[in-house]
Amino acid sequence: MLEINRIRTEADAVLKGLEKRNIDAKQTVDQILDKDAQWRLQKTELESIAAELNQIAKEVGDLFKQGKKDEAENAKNKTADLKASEAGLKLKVEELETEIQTLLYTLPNVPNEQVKAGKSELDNETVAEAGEEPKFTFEPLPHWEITKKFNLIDFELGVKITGAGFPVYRGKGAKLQRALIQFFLDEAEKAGYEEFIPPLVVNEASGIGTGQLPDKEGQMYHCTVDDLYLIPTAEVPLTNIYRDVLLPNDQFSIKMCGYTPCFRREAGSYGKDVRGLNRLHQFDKVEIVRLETPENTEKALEEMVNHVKSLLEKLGLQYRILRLCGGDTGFASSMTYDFEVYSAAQKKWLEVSSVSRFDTFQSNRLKLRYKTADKKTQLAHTLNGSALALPRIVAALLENFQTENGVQMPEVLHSYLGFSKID
RNA sequence: GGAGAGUUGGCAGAGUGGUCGAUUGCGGUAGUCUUGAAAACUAUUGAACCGCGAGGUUCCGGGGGUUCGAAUCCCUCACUCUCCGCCA
Repeated sequence: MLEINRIRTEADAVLKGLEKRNIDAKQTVDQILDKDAQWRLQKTELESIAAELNQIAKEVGDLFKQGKKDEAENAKNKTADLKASEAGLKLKVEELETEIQTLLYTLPNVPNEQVKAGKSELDNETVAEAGEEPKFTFEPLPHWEITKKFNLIDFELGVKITGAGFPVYRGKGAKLQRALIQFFLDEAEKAGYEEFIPPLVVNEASGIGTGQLPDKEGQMYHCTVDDLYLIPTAEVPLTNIYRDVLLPNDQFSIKMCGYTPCFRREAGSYGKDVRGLNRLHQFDKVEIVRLETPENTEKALEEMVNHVKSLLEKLGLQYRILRLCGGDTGFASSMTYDFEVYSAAQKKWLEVSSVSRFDTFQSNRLKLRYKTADKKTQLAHTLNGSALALPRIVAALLENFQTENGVQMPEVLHSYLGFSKID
């Protein structure tokens, strides 16, 4: 959620920024400003009435103590009218507050100045590209055939047990999952991230904190009996560790990582790129999350990008990095880098990581603040990224490193796997 | 699932109708002392909002009520803990 103060003081800049998302927010912003002006007016009036009532209450107390009963009764009578208008004003003020908040919820984050305007993924900028496209002397198989051939993942069995999008990993397929998770966690730890194993279900307040609720309810599985949600990413529990926290300024940077399964309903995306591992309802991911002071956010983002880069390089995968254009940048993000690996058999790029800075957009909702050196309270910045999401990495590994009689595993994984080749 | 206790500032923990945004301790900050540090001592130290400011308002788990006045009384909801039962 954008800070109301930002809209008050730099409405034009906000509007201009949102234009890069192809959004004309003029009407919304004007409404917010209008309601905010009313709110301040009514609020001031309400407060002065409250002050008056407090004053009278004090007088009555004093009068009673002095035994002046009649005067006290007189003073009491004065409150009736004031209380009536107080109640009316209170209603109005509360109404305005919810209206303003509802409007604020509809505004996405303002893109960073480096972000280019654009409508869709077609306008994203490729900022880096590395690795080589694998060459084959035979027709490479798509990963869903490789997993079947070597009995690595059983999609049909998942359908039986649960439903589509819940694969069953087995044998070397299961070991590969475990090896990748362990490898990613070890790398994150080396980079200074503290590991967490958070709960996989969260309450409503946490969902609101990171912005999944109230809008994007359709994305999460909801356990209605207990009113809890299955996490769509470790970002939710990890970032919420710091919900309602006021940090001293010497605790930065805060770097957290965690492996969790992620659950996504993917409502409305049926039929699109759902083959094999491309889109699942449950998948594994190692996430990195950072809390930063505003001065350090840019550097932190760069470090995270380099971290993800190094993972892909160690795995030997061809990849490219995109800076998303305004229209393709997520609602809460002010700048996002997507990492894609090339799938040799599907002949397309697969997104394997998304690294974003949110500035104060999340912390505003989370009430995640810190004390500056001169003891002012300020909202902290949050960032997060996948490092990495497993399914498409597995897909790319299987497809790109396949040989005529098996799949060669990258060397960094050998010690984790206990084998070097799937055959 | 049954019974009971609790929720107060960064933390611990007092407060049962007005002088309470709240005693006290710890922690934090500044100072005195010290070659330096520790200890001791002294002072200071919650947050949000409105206002140029003076100042004002709100907040003692959430919501509602009683009252001139609520941390304190009443209703309601949520959560936490303890004991018993069941289970890993």
